[in-house]
Amino acid sequence: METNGAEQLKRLAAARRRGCGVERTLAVLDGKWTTLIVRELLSGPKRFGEIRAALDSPSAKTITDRLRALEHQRIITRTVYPEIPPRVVYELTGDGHSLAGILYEMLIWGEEHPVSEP
Amino acid sequence: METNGAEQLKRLAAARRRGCGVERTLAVLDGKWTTLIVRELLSGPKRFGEIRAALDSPSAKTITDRLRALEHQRIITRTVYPEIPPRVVYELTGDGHSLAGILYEMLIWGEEHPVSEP
DNA sequence: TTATATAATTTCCAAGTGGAAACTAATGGC
DNA sequence: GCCATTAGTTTCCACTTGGAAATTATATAA
Repeated sequence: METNGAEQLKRLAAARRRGCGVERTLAVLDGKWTTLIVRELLSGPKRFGEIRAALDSPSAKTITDRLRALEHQRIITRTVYPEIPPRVVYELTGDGHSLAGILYEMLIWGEEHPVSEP
Repeated sequence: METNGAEQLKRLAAARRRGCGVERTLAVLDGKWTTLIVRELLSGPKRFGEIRAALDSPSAKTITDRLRALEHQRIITRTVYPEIPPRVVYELTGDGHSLAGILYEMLIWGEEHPVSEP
């Protein structure tokens, strides 16, 4: 796969004239917590409570909303184990795992550009 | 640069335990139009009106807000040419250009995963 | 004299988003 | 009988975001 700078810029310019994959991706990674949920699941399947705890505990409603949206877009699967109390496990699909490259680039950029407001 | 899948996942898992570069990047690419403004500027400096027209014309206030935020974070520079009528040109900084890798991964993912809701 | 062009800024408002708190369901343990 | 547990759902509310419209500034053109 060709990934040198000049080639990237050429393809990004071409995409601007079409529908644009960037916009499609932004539509999937939409909402305040969505990208971070994907990041959590990259290290393996997780239960509802584990995801919530890892993210500094946003409200249950927020997590549920985001998980539902990701499920509808086939980024994650949801498995309910009919036990008491209930156990629900979320796991990335193949499409979901393929977001790793984006997350990885975000990680690198963020680490190389720490906050520096004057 | 090591970018195979296993190595990426290992580093993403490690980052989860620190502050996290992903969150830092998300803070920069925040807001509905921010990422698309960066995409526009990757192909070269642009005037205010050009950016607005390229983005299906969101309100002037919205564009101004986003451009100001990007300027404060040193992702873009703003150059005013004291002419009548005024001309203002926005251009990516080095830090701004270095976001190209993220945008490129987003482009590829978006093109390889078209919408497929049932 | 008045319209035009460009890049804003300001005010006001509608819609969207996320959070808090209360409630549910079902079973096992005390 | 009552409580704890897990993963929600529901209702309501506050805050944020973005958009519309009016306004500004100023030299040039008609």
